[in-house]
Amino acid sequence: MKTIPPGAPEPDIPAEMPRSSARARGTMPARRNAAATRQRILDVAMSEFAEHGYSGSRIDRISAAADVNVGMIYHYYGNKDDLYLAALEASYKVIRDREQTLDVAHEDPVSAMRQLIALTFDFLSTDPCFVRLIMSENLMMGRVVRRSRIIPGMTQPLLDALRTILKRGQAEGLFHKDIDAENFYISILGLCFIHVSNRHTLGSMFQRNFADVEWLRQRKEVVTDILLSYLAVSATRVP
Amino acid sequence: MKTIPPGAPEPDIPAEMPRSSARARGTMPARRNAAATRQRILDVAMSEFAEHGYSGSRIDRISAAADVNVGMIYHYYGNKDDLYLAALEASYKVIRDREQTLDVAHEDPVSAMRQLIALTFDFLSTDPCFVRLIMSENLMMGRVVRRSRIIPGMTQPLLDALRTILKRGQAEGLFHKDIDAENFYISILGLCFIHVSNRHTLGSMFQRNFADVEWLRQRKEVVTDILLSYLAVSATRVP
Amino acid sequence: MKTIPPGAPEPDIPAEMPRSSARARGTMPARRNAAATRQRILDVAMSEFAEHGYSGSRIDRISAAADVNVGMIYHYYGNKDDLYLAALEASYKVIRDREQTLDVAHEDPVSAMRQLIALTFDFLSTDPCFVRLIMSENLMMGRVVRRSRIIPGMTQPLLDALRTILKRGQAEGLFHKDIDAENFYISILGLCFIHVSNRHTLGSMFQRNFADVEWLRQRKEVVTDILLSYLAVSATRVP
Amino acid sequence: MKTIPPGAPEPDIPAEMPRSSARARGTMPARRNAAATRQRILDVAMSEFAEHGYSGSRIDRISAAADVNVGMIYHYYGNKDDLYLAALEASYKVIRDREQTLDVAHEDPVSAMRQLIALTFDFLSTDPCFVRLIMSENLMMGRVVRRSRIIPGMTQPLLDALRTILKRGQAEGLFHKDIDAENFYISILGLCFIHVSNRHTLGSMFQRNFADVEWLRQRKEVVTDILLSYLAVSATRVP
DNA sequence: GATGAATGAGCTTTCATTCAT
DNA sequence: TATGAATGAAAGCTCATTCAT
Repeated sequence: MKTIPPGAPEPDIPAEMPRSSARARGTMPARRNAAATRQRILDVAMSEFAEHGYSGSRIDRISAAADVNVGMIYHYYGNKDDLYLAALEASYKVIRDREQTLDVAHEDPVSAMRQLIALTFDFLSTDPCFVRLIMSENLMMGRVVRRSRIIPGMTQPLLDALRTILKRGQAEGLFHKDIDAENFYISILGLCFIHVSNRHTLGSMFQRNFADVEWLRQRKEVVTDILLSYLAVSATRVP
Repeated sequence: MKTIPPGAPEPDIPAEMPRSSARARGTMPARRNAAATRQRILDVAMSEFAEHGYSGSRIDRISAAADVNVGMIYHYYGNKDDLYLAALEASYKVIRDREQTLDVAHEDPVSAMRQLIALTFDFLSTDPCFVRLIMSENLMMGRVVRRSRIIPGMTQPLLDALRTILKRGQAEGLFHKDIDAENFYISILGLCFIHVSNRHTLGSMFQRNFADVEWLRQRKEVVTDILLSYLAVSATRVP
Repeated sequence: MKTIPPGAPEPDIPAEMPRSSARARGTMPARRNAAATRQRILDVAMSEFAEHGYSGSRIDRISAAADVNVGMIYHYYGNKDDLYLAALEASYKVIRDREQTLDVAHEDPVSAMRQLIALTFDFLSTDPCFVRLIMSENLMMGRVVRRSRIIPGMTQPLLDALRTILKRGQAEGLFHKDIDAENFYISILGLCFIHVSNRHTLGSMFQRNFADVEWLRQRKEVVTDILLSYLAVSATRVP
Repeated sequence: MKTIPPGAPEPDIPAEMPRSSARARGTMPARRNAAATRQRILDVAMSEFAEHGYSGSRIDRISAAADVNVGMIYHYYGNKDDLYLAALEASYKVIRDREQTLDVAHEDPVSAMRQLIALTFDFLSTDPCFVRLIMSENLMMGRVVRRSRIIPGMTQPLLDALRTILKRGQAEGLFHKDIDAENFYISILGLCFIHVSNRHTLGSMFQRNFADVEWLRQRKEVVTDILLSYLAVSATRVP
C-alpha cells in the first residue's frame, strides 16, 4: 500500500533517503512534488471508487494507498464528491482519447467499425474499473456527473468519428441508410457493457465465469456479428 | 414495485383511513398481522435498495416508510444483507414470472421473439427499480446474490423458452443455425438494459432524456431490428 | 432446547397430543399448569444466568428454552431483575439444603469436617452454574442479592452445623480453640471456589485445564489437607 | 488504577488548569498527544471494566471520562474487545511486576512466603478493580484472555519465585517436601481472593462488611496461618 | 393464563471532515 | 505543503418491555 509506484518520479528527493521513513522520524520537512501528489491521489481514487462504488469507498483507504495525509485530499480536491467527479472525468478521458486514435477517415468503413467495436469491447472488458465507476455514478442518479463541465464536450469527437464511418459506409453502399449514430453507439455500448457490468448476477444465473478469456473472445465475435448484421444493406428490415 | 401485490389482501383495514398517519396520531391500535408487515417491509425495501443501492440505503428510512419499528425488520429479515437478498430475489421473480406468460410453443417464432424482446425492454424501462437493484448487487461483486439458492433455478425456464423459440425458428428456416441461447439472451439484456442502467451518464454525454417515452419507443424498434437482423438467415456472416 | 424435562409432570395434557405442535396449529387453547410453567421458567433462567451472567442473559433465550411466551416471564416474575433474584435464591437453596444432609452431631468431627469440605468442593466443581451466578451477582455489586429476604436466613443453619463440628472437635482435643466459624467457612469457600471461578484465567496463566477430573481429585485432597492442617492442635502457630 | 502513571509526563499542561473543563468550555485548544490520550483511555477503561464488567461497560462512558471522542477509542484500540484485553493485560502486569520486587533468594523462606502472601492479599483487597476484571473475564469463559500473547509469559517469573522460596524452605527443613508450587499458588489466590470477589454475596449472607479494615487485618493473619500451617513439616498429614 | 407483534431507548461502530501545528 | 489527532453525526443492530387479543 505504501510502496511508491516506479513510474512516479520524485526528482527532488534524494534516492538514498527513503521519504516515508525519514518523514516518520521527523527528520525531513514535509515537501514534495505537489503535482505528483495530486496525481497519485487521483490514481488511487480511481481504483478505490471503481472497486467500491461511491458509498463504499473510504477516504482513509485512499489516503493510505496514496501515501498522503487525509488532509491533503481535502486540500487538493475539496471533498469526497469532488474527488469522485475528478476520478470520473479522468476515466472518461482515457476511453475518449483512445477512441481518437482510430483512423476513421481513411480506413475501410467495415474495418473501421470493427476496430471501434473491438476497442470499446476490449477497453470495458480488460479492466472493469471504468464500468464500475459508471455504474456507481448512475446508481447515484448522475448526481455528480451532472456537475461536470467537460464530460459533455468529450462526447462530440466520438460522435463525429462514428458519423464519419457510417457516412463513408453508406456512400460505399455497405451500410444501409437509416441509422442514427447516437442510438447506434448506445447499442455498441450495451452489447460491450453488459457482461462486465452484470458479471456477477449473470454469473449467478448461468453459473459461468464471464471474465473467462475464451468466453470473451467468442462474445466479441458475436457482438461484432450482431452490430454488422444490423448495418448491412442486406439486413432484413422489419416490415 | 410500490404497489401492494394483488395476492395480499388486507380486508379489515378501511381504505379511507390510511394506517400510518392514523397510527402516528395514536388514534388507532396497531394492526398486528405478521405476514402483512413482512410484505410491507419487503415492498419498501425493494424501492429503497433500488433507489439508493445497498450502501446508500438506510434501515431507518425503510422502517419509517413501512411504518414499523426498526426492530421488526431485524425480527423478520435478520439483517440488512438478508433483507437485500430477499428484495433481490423478489425482483428476479417478477421478471422471470412474466417471461413465463409467453406462449413460446405455438406462437410464430419471429412474433414470439419480438414479444420476448418487447417484454424485456418494457419491464426494464418502465420501472428502473429492477435495473438499479441488479447494478447495486454487481457493484458489490455479487456478494449477496451468490448466497441465493433460488435465483439460479429461476433461470432455467427462461433459457428453455428461448431455446424453444430458436429451435422452432431454425426448423422453419427463419433463423440461422449458429446461435447460442445463453449468449443471445445476454445480447437482449445488454440492448434493453443500457439506456436504463446508464440513463444518467448517457444523459450527461448526449444531453438527452433517456426516459422520454417517444425515444424509448424508437429505441425498442431499433433493438428489435438489431436482434432480428442477427437471427435472420440472410444475415451477412463475418467471413 | 424445547424438550420437556422428564421430571416436570403436566398431568392435564394428554400425552398423545404434543403440546407445542398442537398449539402451533392453533388447535388447542393455551392452558397449562401454571406452577409447572413458573418452575420451567425458573429452571431455564438459572442456567441462562449462570452461563451468561446477568447482562449477557437474554429474556428471549429464556422464553424460547422454557417454551413459553416472553410475556409469561413478565407475568410471573415482573422483570429481569426479579427473575434473576429468584434464580439466585433457588441456587442458594440447593447448596444450603445439601449441607443440611450432613450428620454433624454424631459423626466423628474430623470425618464430618472432611465431608463438609468434600460436599462444598464437589458442589462447586461439578456444575459451575452456581459459581457463575455468584460471580455475576458480585460483579453487579450485590445489587440484586441485597433485596433478598431469604438468603440471609439460609446462612444460619450452615453456621450452626459448622460450629457444632468445631465445638465437638475442640472438646475432643482434635481442633485447636482459636477458630472463628464464619472466617473458616470463607476459607473453605475460597479454596473450593477459586479453580472454578477463575478456571479460564488460571487456564490461560498455567496452560492447564482446571476442569480435568484427575486434577480436581488431587486438588480436593490438597484443599482438605490445608484446612485440616490449620485445624489440628499440633499446627505450628504463628509466633 | 485512576492515578496517572509516573512515567507519563505531561509537562506543558499547567496543573492548575484542568484540561477537561477548560476544553469543554472551548477556552483551550485540544492538546494533541497521542501517547497521553492512549494512556488516558486505558486508565479509564481499566476502571470502567472493573466497575461494570465487560457487558456492563459503556464505550460512551469511557470516552466521556477520558475526555476524548468515541472515535479515538476505536482509532487506538480497534474495538471493545481489544480495549478490554489491553486493560486486562495492563492489570496483570501491575501485580506481576509487584511480585518481582520480593527478594526471594536471600530473605528467610518463612518471611519471604509471608511477604508474598501479604503482597497478594493487600493487592487484591486494597483495590477490587483487578479482582473484578478477572471475574468479568471468567464470566465470559476467558474469551478475551485466550487471545493474549503476553499473559501466559508473565506467569513464569511468579512460579519461579514461588519455587525458589519453597526449595529454600525445604532445604532448611522448614517446609515439608510434598508441595506443588502451582497448586499452592492457587491456594494463596483462593484465600486472598474470595472475600473480595464475593464481597457482596458474603455480605448478604453474613450481614457483615468485608471491606472493613479491621476485619481485613484479622483475615490476613488467618490466611497466613492457614498457608503456613500447611507448609510446616510438623503438619499432620492426611493418613 | 397465554400469545406474539410491536416498541423505543440505547448500544457499538464507522467515517467524512476539521484544525492546530 | 503537509501532518495526524480529534470530532460529531449517523449508521446497523440489540433487547427489555408492553399490549391488544
